[in-house]
Amino acid sequence: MLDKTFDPKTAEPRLYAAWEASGAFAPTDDPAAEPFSIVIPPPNVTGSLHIGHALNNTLQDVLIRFERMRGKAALWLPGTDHAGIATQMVVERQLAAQGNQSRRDLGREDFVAKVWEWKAQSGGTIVNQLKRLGASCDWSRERFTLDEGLSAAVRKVFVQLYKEKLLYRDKRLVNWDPHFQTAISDLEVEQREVEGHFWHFAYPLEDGSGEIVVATTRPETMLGDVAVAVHPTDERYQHLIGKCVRLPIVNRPVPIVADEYADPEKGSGAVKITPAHDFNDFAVGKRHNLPLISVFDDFAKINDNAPPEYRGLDRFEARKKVVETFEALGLLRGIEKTRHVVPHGDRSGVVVEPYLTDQWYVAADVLAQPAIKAVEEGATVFVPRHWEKTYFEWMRNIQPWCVSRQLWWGHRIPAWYGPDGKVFVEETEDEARRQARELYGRDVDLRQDEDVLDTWFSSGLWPFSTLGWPEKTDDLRRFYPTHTLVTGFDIIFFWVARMMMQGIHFTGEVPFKRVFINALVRDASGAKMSKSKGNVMDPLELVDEFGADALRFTLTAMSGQARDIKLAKPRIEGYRNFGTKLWNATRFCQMNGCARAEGFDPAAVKAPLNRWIVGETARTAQAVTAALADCGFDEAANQLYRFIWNRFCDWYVELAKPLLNGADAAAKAETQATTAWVLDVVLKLLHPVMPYITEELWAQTADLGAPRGHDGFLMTARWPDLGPELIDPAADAEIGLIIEAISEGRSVRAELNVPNSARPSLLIVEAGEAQRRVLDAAAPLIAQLLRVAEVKSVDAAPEGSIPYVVEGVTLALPVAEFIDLAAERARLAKEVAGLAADIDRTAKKLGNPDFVARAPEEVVEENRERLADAEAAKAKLESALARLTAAG
RNA sequence: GGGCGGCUAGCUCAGCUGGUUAGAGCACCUCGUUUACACCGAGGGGGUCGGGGGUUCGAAUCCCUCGCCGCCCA
Repeated sequence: MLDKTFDPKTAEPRLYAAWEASGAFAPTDDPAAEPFSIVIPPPNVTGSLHIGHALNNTLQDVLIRFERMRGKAALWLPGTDHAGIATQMVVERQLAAQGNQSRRDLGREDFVAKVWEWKAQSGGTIVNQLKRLGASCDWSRERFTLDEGLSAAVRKVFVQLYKEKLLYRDKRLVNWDPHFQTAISDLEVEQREVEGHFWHFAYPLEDGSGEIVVATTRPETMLGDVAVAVHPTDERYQHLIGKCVRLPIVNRPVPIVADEYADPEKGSGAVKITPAHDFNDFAVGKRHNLPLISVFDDFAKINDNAPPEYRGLDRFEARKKVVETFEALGLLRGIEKTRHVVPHGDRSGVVVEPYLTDQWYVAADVLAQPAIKAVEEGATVFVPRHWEKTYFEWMRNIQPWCVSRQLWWGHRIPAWYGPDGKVFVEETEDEARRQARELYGRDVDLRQDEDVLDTWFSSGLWPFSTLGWPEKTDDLRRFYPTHTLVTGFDIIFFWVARMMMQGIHFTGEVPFKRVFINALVRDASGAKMSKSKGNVMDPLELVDEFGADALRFTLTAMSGQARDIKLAKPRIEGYRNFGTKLWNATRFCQMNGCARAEGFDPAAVKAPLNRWIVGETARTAQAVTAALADCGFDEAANQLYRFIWNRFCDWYVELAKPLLNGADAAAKAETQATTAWVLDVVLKLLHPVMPYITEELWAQTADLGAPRGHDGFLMTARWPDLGPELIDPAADAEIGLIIEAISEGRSVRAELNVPNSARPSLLIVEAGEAQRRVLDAAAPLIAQLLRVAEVKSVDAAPEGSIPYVVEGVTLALPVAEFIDLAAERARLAKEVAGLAADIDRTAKKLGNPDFVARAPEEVVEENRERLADAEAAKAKLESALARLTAAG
């Protein structure tokens, strides 16, 4: 006998361990099985599971379990990425907290060794958390972006791109993070609106004939100014173009140039030009052949290109000093408050500087073309479709991708420099040496590039590097392209786009056929969860409180496409209750001998009730299958909820009770067998979403009746394939009538306050032959569920009985002695009014010649029937109301 | 400034290609210890589907427009 409730705390770890030990997470070896593969979006190795991971991985697990049960060779390949900046930050912080040296003191080799040490200790955190969710990843294939194999892939890709001239070294402005002293990509820059100032500076003309005023939000950059630009058509400045101003403080003559970049509407119309510290100015500088004067060092402190008294100052101190000096010189023409957008590093949070450095770039615009085409042509499909727009938008405006980072943790760039700076890009140092020897005619000292690659450079290879590429492995042949990628829209640019570019370029095929974009999880009030707001929900705490299944079901049911998920505890609790409901339904079945029958054929059952539930089960199976095949996760979950609770538990089980306790041995046996069959189907259908409780019920009902013909886990059982022939419209109609008769009857009783203990008869006043037969046959069911003494036909409703109409049948409850006549009159009047409104609406429709002429015949017919039914019902109730009024 | 998404019951959301009396869960009210389940059962109240136009015999659903709210890009 089952316990009263399911205990996730003990069952979950036990079941997970058993699944894993059985090897069920690995794809089947069956060569005939169609492959279905998913690669996990690798979480940061520093990470711990947040609710977004929980959603994303639940959906992947639902898919992979579903396809596995459908007989596919289902592979869910897990792993983590090395998360360059994030990981380096964690370890540096740890070193500092322990009072240890900084990474620079420690030296590169020792520091990297420390990071590996850290990874060995803490890197498995998120992986273990995924297991608690029930993720059925094939852990034997787990990968890490810095694994040897994946690193070899990175080197190969780098070298090949270089040789194809799609990767090159260039000196240009990058987004420089002075906190980490590294370049970061455009995508890692957050534009934040902040309070700031416009400082208006006067630059004296060199010939002493006057001054020109420029405004800036970054005064310190004036130390690197090389020009002042005015609009070529700006009347005010025509005579000054070609002249020079003498830059205050620096005392450098700089030219006044004409460039359309200067906006005559803004400020004075003149703008200072600092090509080494501003992206727009850089372009202006190029057009006018201006020099680049960088005045910062890697820490954004003032360097030796500035006057001595500024050197070594932090950029913000320098700003202050520049402003003070201008004021002292009498050249400060005004200060204006302003709100403006300032770039910040998304990891460091400090203001990012445009900074002139040598970096490696990928010609993303070239790689993007086939990646755009693949989505245009449908080789890869986004679900929901509209995310394609986001993808196209970015891909069509793509900029060169800066892939080098001034970090130590990551894939070191496979480029070596000779004594003269000549670069050798090769997969190994040996090969670089060989090339160098050939060139120089002797062995020379080679110095490897200090930098590492952007983490996304390696995670962009994830779908194929994890399968063994560049080796031509069996896995690669079998599982690439992968089938579905499940990820959040926030990394369409970061990751999806790069996998598309690199995947197509290096394998000739798209990395995945379908990209399912999941929603973003927010707190109950719709705010993005963040540690600083203190509104984060820890998925593991939720698992502790409600069980993994409840959390999974909640996330699945709420994963409605393209929207935010506002997660609230009551919802999770509700779905925990849903699990308990199923558990108790199974318990009921167990107590009532609902055992699987040998050779049970759902198509052959006789009792209408059983035929009905078989049909409902088939309908549900079809709907759930179709939904899951289409990434309609919420639809699948809601179908299951409705079927299990509102159909199976509320009606089937209740209606089955009389049969199960009845004298008709054949009907009883059939009902027991049917119930057991339905339960088995339900467990399978629900398993992808609620794997633990279903697996446990599967095990606990294993020896209930005939063997299943599959003695393994539920997770490896065959997915139900139930055809439409199992649906019997006649049974639907019969059971529908019975359910309506009971529901409406209950409504009447409740509204009229008929005591629960009362056992009136249910009178069939008016009904068709078939309907009368149905109600007669169902008399025991109705008697029990409606709490009536009997069901019998009468010629006319007796005085004081309460009539109600369902499906054209007039029924009545003779409960005169219990009721308050006023209450009944009110009830009847309300019913009549409702019907009158319906009649009105429908009659109006049918009275419209356009409607009758243009609407499809079946819609017109439907309305005619509705009108007739409503009119008949109304007439019956009206006469009852009249009698009642006369009586009272 | 451009793009996207949302606005349906007190709350969270369904409602797909136009025809339902506009649904569910939670919350609320009434009743209930009927041997699966109080993490339950039965019943009930509650919505002019953001505003305004339009297309149509018919619009929560399609089109236009406006208004908020949110996100992304500049």
